[in-house]
Amino acid sequence: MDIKSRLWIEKDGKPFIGYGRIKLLKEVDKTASISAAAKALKMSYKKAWNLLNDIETLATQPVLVKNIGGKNGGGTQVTDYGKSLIVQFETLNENCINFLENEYKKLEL
Amino acid sequence: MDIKSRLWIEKDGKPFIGYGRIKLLKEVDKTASISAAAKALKMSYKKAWNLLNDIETLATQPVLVKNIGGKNGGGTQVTDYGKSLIVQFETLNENCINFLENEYKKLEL
DNA sequence: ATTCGTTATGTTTGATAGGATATAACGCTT
DNA sequence: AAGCGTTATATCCTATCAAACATAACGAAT
Repeated sequence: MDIKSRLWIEKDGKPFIGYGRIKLLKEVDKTASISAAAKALKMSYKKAWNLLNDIETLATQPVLVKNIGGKNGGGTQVTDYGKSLIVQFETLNENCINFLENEYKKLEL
Repeated sequence: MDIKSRLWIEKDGKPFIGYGRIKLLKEVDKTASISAAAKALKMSYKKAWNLLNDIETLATQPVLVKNIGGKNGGGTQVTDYGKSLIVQFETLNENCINFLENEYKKLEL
């Protein structure tokens, strides 16, 4: 028996960032490529693109810098703002898990 | 922009109780009927029955007392243990929401 | 000019969860 | 004995979401 949680942040009732999207954003930051990130996470390029596009359209600041064509076909960089989203969400998530783990001990199930 | 969360408790990697199941359990307690609860929550009887069945098979103590036939065709009562699951989960959930609401204020998104 | 790997986007196919439907057993009420 | 509304369960159908496939634009390198 263990406790699980998922948290996310919405904007206008639509999901902005959550567990999956941050994981993807992290992988893009690591690989500097949407297609490589998608492959690493075993999701289709299209799905990855859609998720990232959703983030970008809801964000008030640029999250990604994309290049089409050129050396190695192009690539994608995560902006400082995008990186701050990653860090903030991850610490929030960890804090939540710790909180719940502690609360969970008090229960009798 | 607001923060959302979903939490649930697993047993053997399978979902035991969570937001939807507790909501259903509450409605069964209120109506003393699986079919009435399903109708109130606009879900099919089958889905409701399956969810409740999942809870029961994972629980170590009885959660429901069911009667087939008889006055009004039968009905279902939630045991004291079942009620304790409801109360414990709901307070846990509320505590989590409060915690997150507070943490959320600290973020810059 | 051609090739290459990327971003970008539309269309078609497929899987699967849920809804709808059907049927039976049960026991109180009439 | 018949009827009613419940629990219980199997089967079929469908709506939705994701995967798969296809195609184009782009720009550096060769």
